[in-house]
Amino acid sequence: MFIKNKIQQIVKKAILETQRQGVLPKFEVGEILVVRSEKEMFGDYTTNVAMRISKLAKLAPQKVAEVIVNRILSFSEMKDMLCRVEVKTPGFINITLERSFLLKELEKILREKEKYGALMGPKRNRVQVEFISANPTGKLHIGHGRGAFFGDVLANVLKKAGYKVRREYYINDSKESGQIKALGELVQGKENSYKTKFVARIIEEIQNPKSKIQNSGELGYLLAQKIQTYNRQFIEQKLKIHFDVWFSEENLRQLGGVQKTINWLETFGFLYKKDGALWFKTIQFGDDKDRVLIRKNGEATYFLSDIVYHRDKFERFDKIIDIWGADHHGYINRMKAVAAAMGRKEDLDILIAQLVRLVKNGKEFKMSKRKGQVVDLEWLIDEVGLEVARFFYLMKSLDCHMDFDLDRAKDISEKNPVFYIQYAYARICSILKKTSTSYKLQAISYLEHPAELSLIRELIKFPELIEEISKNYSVHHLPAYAISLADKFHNFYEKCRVLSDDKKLTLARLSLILAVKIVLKNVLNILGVRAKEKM
RNA sequence: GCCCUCGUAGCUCAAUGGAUAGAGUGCUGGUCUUCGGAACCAGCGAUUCCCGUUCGAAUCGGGACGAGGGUACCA
Repeated sequence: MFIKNKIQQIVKKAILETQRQGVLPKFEVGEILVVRSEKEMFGDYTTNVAMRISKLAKLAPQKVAEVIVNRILSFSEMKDMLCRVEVKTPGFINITLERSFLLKELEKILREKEKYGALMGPKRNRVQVEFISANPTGKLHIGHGRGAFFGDVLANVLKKAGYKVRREYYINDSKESGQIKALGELVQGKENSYKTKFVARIIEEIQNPKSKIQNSGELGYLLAQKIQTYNRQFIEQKLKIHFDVWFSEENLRQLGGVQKTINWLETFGFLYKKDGALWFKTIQFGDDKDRVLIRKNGEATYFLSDIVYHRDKFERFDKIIDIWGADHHGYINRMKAVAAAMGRKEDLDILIAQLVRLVKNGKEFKMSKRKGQVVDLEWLIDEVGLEVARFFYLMKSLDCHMDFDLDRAKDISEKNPVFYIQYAYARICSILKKTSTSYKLQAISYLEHPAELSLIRELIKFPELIEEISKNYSVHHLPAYAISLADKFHNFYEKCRVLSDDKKLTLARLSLILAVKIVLKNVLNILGVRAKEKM
């Protein structure tokens, strides 16, 4: 159980007891919100419950808080877990953990090592994270970087949180699709969409020897496969992101998935014909309008493919997380409608990554894949390095519209927090190497310096952080945590010398920095940044 | 037009309706007999504007202004 939840229980118990004694009137208490205090002066945890229930209690918030706190002060937990519980205007209850309790948590880190922070996922635990899924019409661009690293780290976090996670990449390579045909026509010289230097080079490859294929779908498919091979290599080797499944739309189509899905929708009466096309009644599941599945000319829409695909996904997973670019946000309702039609609305989460806006010399620079004006993700990686690029993306929340000035690449590579964090790790390793003394758990009772305790307080936030991210997908809190932990360590390092003549204190501090090493490495692993012993 | 995002220090970004709005970078000034100075400390500096809801609003509601995206029988 998390510390947070223990405190929740204590507060709840206090309220219920005061109600039983008639100090507070009876009412439904509801969920008690306990959060980490923003500042150390407000203790470790804080709750606003007194302000929330003040109306029901018919008492001023401050008074309610006092009643609750007085009750808590009489609890046995006060002795072994909490050292201070106080009321602050206008009615906050601030809770400070007992030093011995902090040390117990520290001990836990040293005992559990890399398993520290690992949680037990709920029973229904097969989760799929689908991300990047770039169309095979060209290289990955700067915008794809967001979804790429976010998805990868989210999958790492979910795994840490105890879920069975699968990473999946969906390839829109249907020979019937407009984009694949357009690629084919590009090869035939009838089209100019998707024409980039990169694509032109690949076209040369497939035309030599000259291809006999005439059909634009087939020809486009051939080109798309080449592009996809390149992208996959880039993702695996350069981005170092590994997918469990590379899912081909064309493959699904060939297996007859399309017809099966239509039959299935038909039996539920979700379909109708209008203007020569086949429609899906998505309105009845919350969409703004019904959608076409089969066009007048007999071709399937992209939406139909996606339904087929998602039906397949729902069979394989309990929970699906789709990470899309903001240009697909208009698609959310209809996909949600599909999930609702399957009775699985709650099992589909669609996350939208805002697009990256390119700026050059203060002016916007439009990217267009169709016109071939894109900035490669590969370029950025080459320019600033993989880890720095990863971190740069991961620090930002998915829904922030980010501006990227091409001239910033140099800045990013020089001024970033990655080294700061890695440096903290290297410093720890360097100290540990200087001594052959092995640490002892008992020694940690000598830790009492404010910088030491502050560092421990930071360390023990980790499990709750993992839980939080696995629930609300706020991946950007992880890099922030890494920075904050490194910060607390550097601060400690300045104030407290680890290796000294005081043997007991040396042992205690060695244990402490070992714990920092464990958690830091853990965080860096999840972020996909190397923990290096030397810089 | 309508719909969805978003608007926070000079810049890039944080902040489940909470307390004195945080970081990094930049700038100013300090720390040095380095367990690795790629460090530490201090200072300057911000919620686009106007109403409203609330004990309390960057956050919720309405409006104005601004940015991006979507509005296809494209993907």
